[in-house]
Amino acid sequence: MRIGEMVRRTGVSERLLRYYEEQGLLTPTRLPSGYRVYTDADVDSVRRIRTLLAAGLPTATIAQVLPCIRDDGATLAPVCSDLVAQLRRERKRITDAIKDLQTSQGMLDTVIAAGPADTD
DNA sequence: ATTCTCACA
DNA sequence: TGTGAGCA
Repeated sequence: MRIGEMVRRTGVSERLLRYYEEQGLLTPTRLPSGYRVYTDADVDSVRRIRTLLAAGLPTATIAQVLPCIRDDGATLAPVCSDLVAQLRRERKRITDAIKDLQTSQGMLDTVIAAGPADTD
């Protein structure tokens, strides 16, 4: 499929799709016309890219991890052995981020509890 | 009608 | 990351 269908199927803009390619996250082939050609697997990749990006992983890391995730779920392929250590660091980063967010949440709770009307 | 590259109030 | 220009 070309970029137009990718936009419809992933909800991601053309701009971002091309940006992901620049970052090495997607490697669509080209038609003689220069048009990008994406595969069904690319649609799944975009979903993973978005999730990993939302988790705060740098595009460089995502580019390394993507080809190591198999269709069924989150199985690591052999070529990923050297990435385990890096993945552990990212995991810790997320753990620390959650801790900081909870601290912020606590501060907000204090302010909210001190005010008049309140919700959630 | 679509996609491409490049550039920037 | 959006937007628009100028092509193919």
